[in-house]
Amino acid sequence: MPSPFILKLQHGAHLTDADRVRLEEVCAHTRQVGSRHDLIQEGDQPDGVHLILEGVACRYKMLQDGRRSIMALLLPGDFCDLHIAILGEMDHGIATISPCTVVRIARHTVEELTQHHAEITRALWWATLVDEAILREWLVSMGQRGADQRTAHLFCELLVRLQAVGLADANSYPLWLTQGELADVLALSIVHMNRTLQSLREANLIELDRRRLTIPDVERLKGFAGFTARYLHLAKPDRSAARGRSLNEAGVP
Amino acid sequence: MPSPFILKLQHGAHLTDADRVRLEEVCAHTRQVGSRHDLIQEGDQPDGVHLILEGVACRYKMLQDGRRSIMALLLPGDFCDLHIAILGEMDHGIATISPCTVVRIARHTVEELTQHHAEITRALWWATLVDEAILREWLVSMGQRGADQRTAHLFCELLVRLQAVGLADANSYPLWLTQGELADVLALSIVHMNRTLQSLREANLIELDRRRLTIPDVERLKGFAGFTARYLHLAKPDRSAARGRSLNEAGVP
DNA sequence: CGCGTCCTTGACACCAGTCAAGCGTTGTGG
DNA sequence: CCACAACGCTTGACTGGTGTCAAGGACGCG
Repeated sequence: MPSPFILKLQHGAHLTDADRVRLEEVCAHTRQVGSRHDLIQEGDQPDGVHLILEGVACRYKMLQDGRRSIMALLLPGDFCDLHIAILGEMDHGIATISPCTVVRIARHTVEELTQHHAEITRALWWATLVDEAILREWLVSMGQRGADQRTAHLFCELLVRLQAVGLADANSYPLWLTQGELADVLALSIVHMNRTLQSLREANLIELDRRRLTIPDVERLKGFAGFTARYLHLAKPDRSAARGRSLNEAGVP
Repeated sequence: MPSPFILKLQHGAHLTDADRVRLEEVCAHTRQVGSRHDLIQEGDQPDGVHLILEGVACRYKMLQDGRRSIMALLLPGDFCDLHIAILGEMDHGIATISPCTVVRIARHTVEELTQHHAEITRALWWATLVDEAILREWLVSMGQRGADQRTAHLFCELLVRLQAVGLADANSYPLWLTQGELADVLALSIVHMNRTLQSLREANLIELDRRRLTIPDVERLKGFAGFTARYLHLAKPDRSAARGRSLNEAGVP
């Protein structure tokens, strides 16, 4: 069974067998991290890139008053800090939620990948751009949808993203977040998060039992949430126009 | 006086004189667009890249019920769609707010830039990553700050971003948005946007007169908003570790 | 057993949305 | 030149979604 990392990147680029082999090599030396540990803290200037292979992590910022805002959920196959070599220092932290398997890829390895593997470079670009698209959709969600729709929307997104890496079946997946963490993601109070989940359960839109989320009727939940998967850009781009490009061209914005 | 575009990129990379000349060339053929016009619509697959040279534009999504969510404000020097060649099609639209001067840069020109100008490539990477950082901060703002703090935070951000391209003085700048547009940015109703502006005025945190925003005490407004400019990454990264890199390496994540 | 963590419930307060109405300025056509 | 419409701004009254405070229950773990 291929790594979720490769499964994910294949949604954004047409990897060759050689690309896949190279990526498997890169992910050879893994590391286990327990749940609720910082991988990177705000202000750090890490050298190299972290990649989640198993488990769930999050990007977060702490506010003056001690509240925590979670701005992204990192699933298997997601990069933590692909940008840091350019920006200089982290403007947010990254912490595990569940126990995680993590790879650290040295900077020179990333450079080698992007120099010699055009399609991998394209895939990395694609991954950051999808992260940005998710951020935009979360922003819309936060501003325009009420607590129940926002929650439903997140559950739809997680279903699709986990399916893309082979970690969800047709209508259910493991949900590692506590209600407190969900509240930090969705910017709700814990109390209201609890009530919102109850109301979704009562409406028979979701079932949530021992850390597993089941969606009895996926289309109904999507309809309720106003969810469309377009922003996840999981359909492979048409590459007919890209035939015969040189290496570097494929990595261009 | 140098173009705001070059002023902006210099915050993220060390451009040479040759880089600057090349960028000026690229921006030679401008186009005027009136206020409140679409530059790109959701679903478009534009070839090439749009760049704002003068004026203000925005990224937006329309919702089913007709509401509009503005997810980004594009100021002079900002790119509209640096990503589109990778993602395939736009998941949001871009519209002008004020009258704008816009450049369209052909795809092959971008490719030429990134192939032969390492520092420009780095600057383009930097620009997209800062866009992403702004998005994260807006997400925090949307979730955690009330209407008045959120508004104040936006005004602080605009001050710093406009100063970075030479378009704001020490404590004031032209604010082209109507209250209705501000409401779409901040996810408030028009009525509440109006009341929020009044309360900021009454607290003497801002003055707003004929499309010009003046901030009597910048530090006080920043304090009120919980604003720190760190996420804008305007300090140039330390490049001592990057000496002697080959062309492509500088463009690597 | 006792403690911590997570989940749950009720009462109450408040921020922000909605509805409705009116004002001022600008621009346009008769 | 005036009438009128369009647009942006402003105000008041009411509603409702969400936060806060407080308390308690269920479960796991040392």
